[in-house]
Parts: sequence; structure tokens; C-alpha cells
Amino acid sequence: YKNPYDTTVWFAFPEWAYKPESSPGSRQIQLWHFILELLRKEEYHDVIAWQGDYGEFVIKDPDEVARLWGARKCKPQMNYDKLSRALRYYYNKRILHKTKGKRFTYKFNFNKLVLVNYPFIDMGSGRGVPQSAPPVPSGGTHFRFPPSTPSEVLSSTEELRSPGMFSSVGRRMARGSVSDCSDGTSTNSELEEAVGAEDRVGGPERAFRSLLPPRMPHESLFRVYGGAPNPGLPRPAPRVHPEPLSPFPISPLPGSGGLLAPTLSPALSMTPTPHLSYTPSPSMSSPMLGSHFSFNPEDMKHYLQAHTQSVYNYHLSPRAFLHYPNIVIPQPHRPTPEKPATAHHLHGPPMPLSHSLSQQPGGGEEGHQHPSPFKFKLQPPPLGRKQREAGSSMAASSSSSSSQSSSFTGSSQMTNSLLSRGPPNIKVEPISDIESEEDVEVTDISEEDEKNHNDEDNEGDIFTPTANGNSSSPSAPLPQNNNPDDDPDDEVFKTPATPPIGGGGGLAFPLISLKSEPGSQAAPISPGGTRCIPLKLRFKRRWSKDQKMEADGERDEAEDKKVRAEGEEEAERRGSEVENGGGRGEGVILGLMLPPPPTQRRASSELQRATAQLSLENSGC
DNA sequence: GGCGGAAACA
DNA sequence: TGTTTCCGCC
Repeated sequence: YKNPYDTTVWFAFPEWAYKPESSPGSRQIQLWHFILELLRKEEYHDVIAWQGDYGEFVIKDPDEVARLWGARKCKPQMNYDKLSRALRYYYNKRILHKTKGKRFTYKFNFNKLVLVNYPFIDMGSGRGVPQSAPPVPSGGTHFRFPPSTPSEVLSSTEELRSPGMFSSVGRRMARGSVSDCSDGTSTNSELEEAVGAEDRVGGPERAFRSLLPPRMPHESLFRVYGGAPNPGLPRPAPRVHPEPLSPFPISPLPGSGGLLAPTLSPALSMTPTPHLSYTPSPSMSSPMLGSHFSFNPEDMKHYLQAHTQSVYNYHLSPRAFLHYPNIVIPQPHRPTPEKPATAHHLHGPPMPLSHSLSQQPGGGEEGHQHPSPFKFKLQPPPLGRKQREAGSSMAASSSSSSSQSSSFTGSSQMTNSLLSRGPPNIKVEPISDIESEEDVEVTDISEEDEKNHNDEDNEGDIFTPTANGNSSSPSAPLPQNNNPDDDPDDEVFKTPATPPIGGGGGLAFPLISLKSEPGSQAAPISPGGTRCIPLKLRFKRRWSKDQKMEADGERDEAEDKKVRAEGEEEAERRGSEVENGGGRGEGVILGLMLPPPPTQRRASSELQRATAQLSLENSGC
């Protein structure tokens, strides 16, 4: 049973994301990890390298890559055909997709894959890197897969590389680590070396840098805990119970202790300020990084304003902001909730992503065990070719009953406030709601795949605000400027606060504002009282639009049964997880799907939940 | 080349 | 579960 007061939205990662074995460096390395490893190594740049669009890479030497992979997995018979099959399985997982028209070219869905598991992202400046290298959002981002064990740290892959070298290395037994296929315990990352040496020198912090090429020229907002120490953030707790097999500095596994200072995804990292500060996720960054995308602060501001307004006006979940950097959702000042403990047990098992990063340095006690649960889930696989073809007709009658869910509340504060508040008047529908965003994603993908047939584009990713916000793309998130009602300049801060939603739950407006424009505008009611359209009315209009949108998007929503079924399944499972406090708390999260901002289609459901949330959040205002 | 079903495997 | 292997099809 889900705690009705807990409106926290969770993201759930797929099973594998929680498995330590799935982590790079583990003996169960997964192909995509391996690919990333290769990509981050210059030695392999002639075999595989970032190229083209953001996250796009080209396998220059399929045979070699296959060989390397085979070596890694002790599958001598591996070949590109097989490897590619494995890669194709990632399509459904949305980890990868094919760049159509380009041979051996694939693209990571970094927007959805936030490598949460590898919070060792260091914003250090990177050297020239292809624009496609961007898996990580911020500038000069390099991150490497942390070694699971000392031996792994030491193990190297130097041999793997060149064919010539390779052979000589075939049986190399890296220092202490086993890499002999015979015992099936090849543990070493064949690609570990160079980086290791370099990183090792720098100590723990430096040990985790260097994976992705730098891309953002500007100061990175990301700084999980690699690289320069963030004075505001507590450094990762010292390893408590070293996990031999864990690739993480701190075992994310429950029971291994020190769970609460896990690794937050860059996308999830939060500043220690009292506000929820969203750090850009890869997807976020891409917009600004994309070669095809240019964005100036003003535009961004505008966009964000619009978005803010949308969220604000329609009571969409503030988490929508999490898609954008520098957005702060100020929390109403109120006495510090005295429920940390409560909050905690609400989530049961130690949270994987504990909120070490959300702790407030200055805030002190309050921020302590902030239950800022994050859960991530990959989106449902996109429609298969078959399903797409067949399914297009069958439809999406149940568009409202999407299955996947992926959303999150990034605000621990919010959680706290919610917790500290009395029983909500509004019924919260976590599960169903959560899914809405997933659908959005699906929609994005399908649209892209079917309409544009252009994988090189933004690919159903929440890449760029522009892409999402300003583009005329059907997948555009919230109503944008083209919507009179949403015209930021017009109403952003003039919306009357009158959300008679949720059975009389007095709904105050959330103090949402852009960092750049602190507070004031957040005033629920326009000072001038201009253009105060009753929210009800607005909602009504919105509803109509939504309906229409839904109809239009019906086609897109025609997800194949498979997907849907899975989604529903997962949704249910997730639901129970949420109920029991978060289920797997390993916190070993590899990927994070950042759902795009809610789309109109989903506005209604989103709205519902958001309303609840906001209502709770501001009931005291 | 690329896709995806199916079955097998660990 | 995540491939690996095989294969027919486009």
C-alpha cells in the first residue's frame, strides 16, 4: 500500500540497472558498458568512436569490436553479426538505437540513460572531443567506470587493443585479476588501463574521471563527487563495508552499510541549497551541446519561463523542471519537518540514491536524512517493427492506461513538506500518473521513428529544450508559446490561484520560479490581477486540448501489446515497490530515463497528480 | 547491412 | 536477464 502522503514519484530502473553485476567492471559486463568503455579510450578510436550526433558512435571496425567483445566475454565465436544482434536488443531497452542510413552507426540514448551508476563524473575539462561524445552532460566530462575491486583497478586492458597486442594479451593475466576465459571469470575490464594509471595517481576523486568526452564549454553543473570537491556537498562517506565485487566506491547494496551516501546521478545531483536545484542530465546538456542546436540564455530563460508557467498554470508536477538546469523550485519556508525518520521508513529499505547530495550543508539537521527517493525506470521498449506495423491500427484505446512510468520528484524538501503536512485532500495516483511521462517518451520515439525516420535527430529524447519546447514537434512537451493560454509573457505570473481540484483541497500555488528570477514572480496571484482566468476554465480548455491531442496521438500510442503489457506489469510492480519503500535499494543505478516534460496529451493525468502534489506542497501558503 | 523472432545458454 | 547463436527476410 502506498502511503497516501507520499507523493513521491519514483523512477525505476530495470532490473539490470540494480545489479551490481551489471556495472562496468564487473565480470558480467554488459555490452553497452563495454561499448562505452571502448568509446572512452582513445586507443580504440580507430575501432569505435564517437561520431556525428550527440551520443552517436560508429563502429569503424566491426570485426575488431566483435573480437574485443568476444574476448571480454570469452566468446571466441563472437562476430559482428552476433554483436549487432545484441545491440539491437538495446533498441527495445532504449539504451541504443540505430542511426539509420549510417553503417555501423548507433546512438546512445543518453537522455534516458543517465549513467546514474557512474556518478564519477568529473566535470574536469576534457580535451577536444567529438561532439558526439557527450554522454555526460557537462563540460569536459569524463567519467570512467570505477573498478570493482582493487584488482580491477589495477587490471588493465592495454592488451586488448591492437590486434597484435591483443593476441599477446589474450591470456594475459592482469595483475591479480583473472581474465582467463577458461574459468569464466574474466573479470578485468579489458579496457581498463590507461585511464587507470592516470586516474590512480589522482586518488579517489580522479580515479573516476575520463570516460566521456567533454562537451560543454560552460561550467558544469555536474559535480557529483569526482573531481573538484564540492564544499557544499559532503564527500562520499568512506567505504564502510567494501564490496569486493562492487564497482562502487561505496556499496550501494543494502546491507553493505553506508548506503546513504550513494551515488547520485548527475542528473539527480542536487545542490545543497534549500531549493531543489536540478542539475542537467545528459539529456539536458545535449540541447546545448548539440552541434545542431544553439541556445542562448535568453531563449532558455524564455523557454523555462514558458515551461514554468505551464507547470504553474496547469499544476503540472514541478518535477517537470527537473529537465532543466538551474531551475529551482523554492520551497515555502516552513518549519523544518520533523519527520525524517518517518519519511525514512516510509521508503523502507535504504534508498539507493540516498540523498547524500541533497543534504543541506548549512541547513544542517534538516537535510540530514532527507528522504529524497529517486527511482528510475527505463521506458518501455519502443514498438517493434512488427508491432508498429500491426499495432498502428489497434490502438491505443487505452492511452490513459499507459504502463510505463517514469517520473520523479527531485525535491526532498517537497517530500518533507508533504510529510509534514496533514493528510492530503487529494487522492494521489502515483502509479498511473507516473506512467504518463513514459508514454510521452514512447510517443517521442514512435513519432520519430515513424514520422521522421530520422534517428539522428533528437530522437525522442529530451535533448534540447528547443527541440522539445520550441519545435513544432508533436512530442513537444508542454504547451509552448504557440499556445495563447500559455504565453509566458502573457500569463506566466498572472495566473490566479484557484485550483479547485482534488475535492476542495485548497490549492495554493507553488512557488516555482527560475533561479534567475527568484521568487517574486511566483506569486500565486498576479499583483495586477490581470487576465485571471479561472483555473477551472483553464483546465477545461486544457482538457479539451488534451482530448484532441490524445486523439491525434492515438496512433502514436498504439503501443504493441507486448510493450504495454510489460509496462503495466512494471507499473504494478513499481507500485508495490513504492509501497514497500522502494524495493531494491541497491542504488546501483546505471541508467535513468529522463522523461521529457509532460506533453499536452498527458497533461491531464499529470495535472491530477501535480495538483495533488502542489496542493500539498503549498497548502500552507 | 540491418532487423527481429526463436531458442539456447549461463 | 542479457546475451549468444541461428536464421529468414527486407
